[in-house]
Amino acid sequence: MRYSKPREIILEELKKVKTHPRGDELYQIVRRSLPNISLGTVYRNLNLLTQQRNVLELFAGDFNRYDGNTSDHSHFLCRECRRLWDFSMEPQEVDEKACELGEGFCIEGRHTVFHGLCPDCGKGLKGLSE
Amino acid sequence: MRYSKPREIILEELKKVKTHPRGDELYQIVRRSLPNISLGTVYRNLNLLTQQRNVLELFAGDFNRYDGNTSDHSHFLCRECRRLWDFSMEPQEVDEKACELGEGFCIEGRHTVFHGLCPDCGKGLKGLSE
DNA sequence: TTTGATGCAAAGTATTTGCAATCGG
DNA sequence: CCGATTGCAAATACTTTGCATCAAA
Repeated sequence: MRYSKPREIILEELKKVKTHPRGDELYQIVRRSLPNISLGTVYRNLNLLTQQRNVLELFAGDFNRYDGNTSDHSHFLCRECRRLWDFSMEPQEVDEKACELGEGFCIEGRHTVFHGLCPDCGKGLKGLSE
Repeated sequence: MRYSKPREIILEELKKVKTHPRGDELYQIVRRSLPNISLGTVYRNLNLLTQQRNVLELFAGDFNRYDGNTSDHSHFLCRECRRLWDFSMEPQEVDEKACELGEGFCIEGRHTVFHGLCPDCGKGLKGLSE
């Protein structure tokens, strides 16, 4: 992958923001330092960076969102304001039936998605570590 | 909520399919028994049924998908074919670093999204069970 | 020089919405 | 009868893509 200024800035800005922006939102942010950048470039790079595992593609809320923090962590989606929060609580620590009013978060449920390769697509991998 | 034939069929068909269709996919399915139904009706009802917690709105893969099975379970998203599988494994049972080749699923990671009300939107709920 | 990356604009895909007509209670 | 729900079509909203140009190695 060849170096490019737009890509550098895209990654830099994504790592800076604490929200989990969609592609078009990140585009607005990046535009402040790179006014001529195009929306397509942001999306193309976000896809590339996701493949390289330099960013995390999140599926929560209505649209794809991206997270510059690739370390293992959970998220919390508010059904009212649709904000997506970083959430350090481990899945096994939480009784999802409980309203965690003490913490301020009222947890109504959770949804875990594992990802990787399914039996069909993983064929030929047997015995390999990747 | 008033009774409606389209809504009854939408819920019935969603509970029947084992895939986790997007709104437009479910529309194609429902059309077989209700040829004049419109796409907007399907989406409107899916939103309603989600609010009533009669169906589950999943955020995995590229788009919203719906699941007629509201019991607690996980999913597995294949990065290659993008199929979304039902997955009975509990989050705490899985070491996400391991390629579970024995099972046929190569698990590369997982992502948990909690949902409910955030501290801002949950104000006034203190002490209430709902 | 070669080829990956970009900007721009148009196309694509999924979902929502406005409105008059219809149907349930 | 009233108001929720519908079908239809147009509008939205987010994302991808084609292509000529530009720039990294």
